[in-house]
Amino acid sequence: MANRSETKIKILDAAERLFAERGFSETSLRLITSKAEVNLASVNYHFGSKKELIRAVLARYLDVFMPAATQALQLKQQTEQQASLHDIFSTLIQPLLDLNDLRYRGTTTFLQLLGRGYIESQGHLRWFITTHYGEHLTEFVAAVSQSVPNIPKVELFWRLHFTLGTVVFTMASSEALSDIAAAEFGEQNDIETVIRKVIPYVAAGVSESNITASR
Amino acid sequence: MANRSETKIKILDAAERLFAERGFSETSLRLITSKAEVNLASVNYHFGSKKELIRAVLARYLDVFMPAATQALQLKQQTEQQASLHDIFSTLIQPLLDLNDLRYRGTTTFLQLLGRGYIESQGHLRWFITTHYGEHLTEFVAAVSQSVPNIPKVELFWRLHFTLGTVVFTMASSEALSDIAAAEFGEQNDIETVIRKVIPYVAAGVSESNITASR
DNA sequence: TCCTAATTTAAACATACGTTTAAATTAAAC
DNA sequence: GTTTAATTTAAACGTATGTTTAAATTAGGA
Repeated sequence: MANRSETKIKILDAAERLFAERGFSETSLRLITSKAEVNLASVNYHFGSKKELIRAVLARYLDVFMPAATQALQLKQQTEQQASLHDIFSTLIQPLLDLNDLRYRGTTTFLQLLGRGYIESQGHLRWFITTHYGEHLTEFVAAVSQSVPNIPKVELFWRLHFTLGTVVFTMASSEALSDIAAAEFGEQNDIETVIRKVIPYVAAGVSESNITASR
Repeated sequence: MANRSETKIKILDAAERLFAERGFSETSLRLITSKAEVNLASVNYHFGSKKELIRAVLARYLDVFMPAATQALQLKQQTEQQASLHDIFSTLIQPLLDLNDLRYRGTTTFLQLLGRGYIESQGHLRWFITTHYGEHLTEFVAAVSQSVPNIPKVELFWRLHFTLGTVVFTMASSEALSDIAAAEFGEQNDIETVIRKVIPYVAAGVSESNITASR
């Protein structure tokens, strides 16, 4: 019972930063443990394997974010019975920004991790998220569906995945994009600005009324 | 001068399929050469390195697609002087579908490769594309910009990257999405259907008139 | 204080990877 | 048919990875 395992937290902190920056498979346990200033073997001791470490890193954010997002959504639904799609998406802003209180640069890190998680690790992280946080996702989709009743379910399925792609890709490369925007247009963008830019974009796409028929 | 190097083509064919399916870093040269039924060392003999093989795989598509896309765009601009954003994006459809004549499942493969390329390989593929095909990209962006003159340049920059994210992510996981859509809604989707679904979505997002001010 | 279980540590393990080497083989040039 | 250069081949190299081992260390409960 040594040290109450501050080691575990040091590993998680170093891992999440490196995973977000470089991706999961491009980040070795040796790099993580050296940045965390702990022994290499402690990852396997505390987490079992690299795969389980990845899940632990994501879970630390999802366990905070998912309930907060669901709560914000429910609050909005109670106060406003005819919430627009823009409103629905906007309920996510505060829960996302609150992650910055949790950890330094928490919002950016979380969104980058989410992006990496969906892109890399064929399926196994997607499975992890949907099985552990499925109820929250279902509830959100239902709220979206209700706010755009004229969009068929199949169409909505596709558009929400388009939206996921937009967000996930943007966030995974938000560093690079912000740098380019700063150099090209002299515009300094923090994560909140980017979030507030992306919401009208995806809301317009999802509620678009020109529906392409399946052929 | 043995064999007129059919080996080179066998490697490219096997590599592009595996790269598209599993990503670049998850695909080993040993897997590629075994599927291609050639010797392991032949990759380094013909291409120099894995990195150059990746570029060769992408170049084989880009060299066909980029000029075709530019030509289709110019044709549209000549016949219609007030092309809508939807029109502009739609000029890409035929050049994309023509890749299926080039190779079996060429369209899907190309889009998946493009997605993987932007996501993986931090920057070095992005650099490769912009330096080798920059004129085509610039021309396309100019056409988009002209069709939505009321959108400020900075805003357009962001929205086009959102669009890139949408397309790239959707295509990188289009297999999985089509499977889910088939299971959930009984809808069989080929790549053309997905492309025709995504265009109204991104066109709506890009031309959306609610512009968020920078703060 | 002593004991015990949790933790840390250094080392080694097993495997996979991209790449290089040098010999064997092949096909075209003469 | 012989020569020559391009190509193929099997093997090895060097390095990096995640994981395991067993001994050393630590800290809390008796």
